[in-house]
Amino acid sequence: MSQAESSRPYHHGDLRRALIDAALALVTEEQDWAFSLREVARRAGVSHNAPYNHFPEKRDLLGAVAAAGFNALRERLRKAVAGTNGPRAALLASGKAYVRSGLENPALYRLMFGPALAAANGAAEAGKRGRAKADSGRPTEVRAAGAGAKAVLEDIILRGAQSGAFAISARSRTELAVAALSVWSAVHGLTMLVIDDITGSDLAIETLVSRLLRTLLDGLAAR
Amino acid sequence: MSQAESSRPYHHGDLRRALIDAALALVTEEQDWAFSLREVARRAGVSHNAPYNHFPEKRDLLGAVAAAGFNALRERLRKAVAGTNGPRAALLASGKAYVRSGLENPALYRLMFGPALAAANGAAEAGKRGRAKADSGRPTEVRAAGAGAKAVLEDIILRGAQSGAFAISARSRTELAVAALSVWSAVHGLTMLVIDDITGSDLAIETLVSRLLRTLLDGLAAR
DNA sequence: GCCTCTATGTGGGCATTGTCAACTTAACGC
DNA sequence: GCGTTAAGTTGACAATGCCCACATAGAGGC
Repeated sequence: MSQAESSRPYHHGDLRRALIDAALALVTEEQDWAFSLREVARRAGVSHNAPYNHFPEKRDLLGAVAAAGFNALRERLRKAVAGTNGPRAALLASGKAYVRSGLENPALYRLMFGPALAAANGAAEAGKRGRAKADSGRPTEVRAAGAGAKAVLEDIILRGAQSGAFAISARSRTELAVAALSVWSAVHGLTMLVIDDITGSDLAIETLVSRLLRTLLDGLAAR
Repeated sequence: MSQAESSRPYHHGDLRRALIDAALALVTEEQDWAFSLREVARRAGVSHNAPYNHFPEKRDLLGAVAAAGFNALRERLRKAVAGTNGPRAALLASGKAYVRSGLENPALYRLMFGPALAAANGAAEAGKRGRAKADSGRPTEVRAAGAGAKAVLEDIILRGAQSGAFAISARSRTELAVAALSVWSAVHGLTMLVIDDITGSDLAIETLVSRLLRTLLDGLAAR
């Protein structure tokens, strides 16, 4: 918006951001990230090669979009948790917000977790040097953003363990990690299946998350 | 192998199968399905356009590969279940087999669930006529194969409900469906997270599945 | 005020891709 | 035999990702 004179300046001002926005818009519209980098450049009103000044490869642009997606998710989870009291309610609220978030923009959600970001490192090249098991080729930017979102969930688990709502030792890192991972897996998996539309269920998604999480919570308490 | 004379016949014999095999091999080797259709044709020893006699689009070839993947998964689940007694043990065994299966060929697993198959229907075109919610554009072949694999799990749930091992009414379709979906979501989600290597846990995958499923089972029993 | 440096954007080019069209080959029914 | 037709072939086209050499402009030393 700013400085958008008809005499567009040679230098864009904040092309990097503009490219990320354009790419996000494309992902959202087309529900796919198969669009061309050139198309993104067109949208941003620059030449087909300008993006290469900011992103070495198309994958890096997608990575930036994914990271933005994780940050947005984190904020939504935070807001959902804010209005609740008690870890159990917090978990249910965040679970619903999580799934809803994924359903609102399936392609973005898939991109965040997808392999499109890891392709170069994780695939053919990995053959030569034995697949790196530690980082699996996902850009650190994305990993960090993902961890940020995950942290919201881990915090709930921790509080639940401390308050005794969940039958987990708050001092066992492993127990906490396994519990958080379990919950995340369940919600993540449900989101994916619903996105793929292969649940075979016509119940409202909110109902499904609730039931799933409640079962899981009961299991945690039953320990 | 059969009939592979030096005088290669004009007609391949079973090109369709050969193409699927080649594509599957490529997915496995490169851990990605970004390879070109032409590359597949080269592997099968035919011209770059021969595949179009069997698959209208690249997506259709990938669909066939995905369907094959689901069928293989179903067989593995069946075998895993066969050696167990009791629904609880069956569920744990199949869960482990499921995750192991996914980890053995992450790219194939992702392809099976991925959006690569739905792209044309589910994306831009959906804008015109209001997204079809019923089939979401996944080829019926893939959907059917997926349902076959899912059926193994549903069968376990049903038996568990009937035997009273799970506190579910065996006569409530909804209850059964929700339970099956819950278990599937959990295992599917865990598989995905492990594939993406973003679990943040260094526990053995078998341990993680066991813990996750046990928690879920306890939750089902606690009803 | 000038001059150079460097980040940023432009245009052209190349190998490769997915898909279309027109032609060729061989197998099978009659 | 002979035509119909499925299955494979070559050739073409626009588009893509990424490379190169060049153009532009703002910043900083002097």
